[in-house]
Amino acid sequence: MKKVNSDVAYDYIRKKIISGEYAPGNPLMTESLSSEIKVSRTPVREALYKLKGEGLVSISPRLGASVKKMDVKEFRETCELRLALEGHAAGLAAVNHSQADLREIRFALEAMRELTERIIAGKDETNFIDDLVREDVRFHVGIMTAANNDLMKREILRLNMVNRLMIGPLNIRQPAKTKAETDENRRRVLASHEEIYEAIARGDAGAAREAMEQHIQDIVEKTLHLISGSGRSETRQLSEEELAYSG
Amino acid sequence: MKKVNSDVAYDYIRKKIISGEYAPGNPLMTESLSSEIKVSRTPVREALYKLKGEGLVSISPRLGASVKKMDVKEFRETCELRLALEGHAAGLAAVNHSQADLREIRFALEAMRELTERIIAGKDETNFIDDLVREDVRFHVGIMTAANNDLMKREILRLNMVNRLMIGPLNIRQPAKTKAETDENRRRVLASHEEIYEAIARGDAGAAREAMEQHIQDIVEKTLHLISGSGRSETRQLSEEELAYSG
DNA sequence: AAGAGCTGTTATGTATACAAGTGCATCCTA
DNA sequence: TAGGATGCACTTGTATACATAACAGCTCTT
Repeated sequence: MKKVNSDVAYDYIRKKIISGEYAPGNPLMTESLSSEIKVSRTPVREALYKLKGEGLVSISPRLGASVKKMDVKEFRETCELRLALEGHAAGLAAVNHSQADLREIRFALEAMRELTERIIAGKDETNFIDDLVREDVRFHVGIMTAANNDLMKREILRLNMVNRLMIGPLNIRQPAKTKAETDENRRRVLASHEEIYEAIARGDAGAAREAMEQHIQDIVEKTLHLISGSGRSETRQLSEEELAYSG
Repeated sequence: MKKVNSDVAYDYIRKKIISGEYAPGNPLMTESLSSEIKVSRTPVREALYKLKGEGLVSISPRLGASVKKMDVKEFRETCELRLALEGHAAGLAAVNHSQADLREIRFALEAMRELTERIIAGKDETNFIDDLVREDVRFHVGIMTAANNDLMKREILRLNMVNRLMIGPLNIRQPAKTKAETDENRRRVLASHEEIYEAIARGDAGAAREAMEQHIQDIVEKTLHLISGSGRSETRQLSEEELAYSG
């Protein structure tokens, strides 16, 4: 598979969207992009169509392309999809996992356990938190892999990525929480992961699915709470014109 | 939303793929398509990218586009996805359904019951079978709608469409079955539908999901059996080059 | 005779010119 | 001054020309 210009444009735009440099709603004009990437408009357009297929970009005829902007309804629907798929994947993982898969999941779990303890213990959080997130991802990816369904894995990862478009802009102003609250939260997450792992390890598909669904549900609810907490659910309901008015 | 040439090309190609006129593996050359549709190559290319996003077309750089060809692995993975989503949707439908939703589902079910009885009774199958299929679809669509998640509905419909690419070519040589067998089969399908409906009607999400999962599993197994029965599972494992050799 | 290399053909990838639609600012009118 | 018409600038959509990679058929060599 040789790399052609449309792939270059694709990678370029995709990266900027994911990193947040191009925020949701940001118009993506073929001309400026083409001069920025130094390819012609044709491969840029093709890149935009590919990104549309992934759900990162929306295109409407004659009005051009823009970074996909999610409303709360769509966000919830995406979360529900993710819940369904990741829950099912956990069930499949319980049945289909290889020993190597299980090992990978266990390692991620153990790393998380240790990191969680250290963070709760208290000294120098920041570094460990990045590590914790990484291990969290490793845990979830491990399960998707163990489920032995590439299509499902790709789809879950895609949904996650799309969701980040919604969550990403929120990170800036998370409502402050007490350390006790976040610690309690971390313990809950860890406990969920342990429950999921146990179910998978003993091959109990039903329990694995239920535990995973509960886990995702927790995460989603926390996020939805964040959204309404930051007063965003209402703001997002505003139409284009209304938003323009306030600016 | 005005209709532009790339939409024309999109509709044209999509229709031909779904109808089977362009069979899986069929190369889709921009030049011939453009002269056929009477638009230039540019909108044709864009149409192909859109179709790729839907999973109906595969494109590889410099080698061009072709109608998506599924191997057994991918088919099974798609079915698993569909199982997960449609099962979950049934669960949601049990919780979220409106009275109108329920009515629609019940009507489809009742129509199917009557048609099944008539078909089993015996006179002039053909017409009724088309009707039966239509009501079957109506039943499933009704549940997706009742789940109140547009994204999920669209995704399930898309998966179904993609699956047809695999199943479609098979229809030609279905191994003959005795009428007793097909009748028994129809009764099973109807019983499944009734079970699903009852669970949804009484708001039992768990039961609705399980019944739906079982139902889809039945369908999938039947189809997979058909595939191996027609000696296709082995053929499809062959690589491009091997296939080219035999031709 | 088999295989490597060459060459012409064909289809794709890309750039660019042109057409056409959209939105905005300006200007005119009541 | 408010409302609407008009024209302009800009962007997208489309056609097309050109560059380049893949492929097929041929020849030449071993």
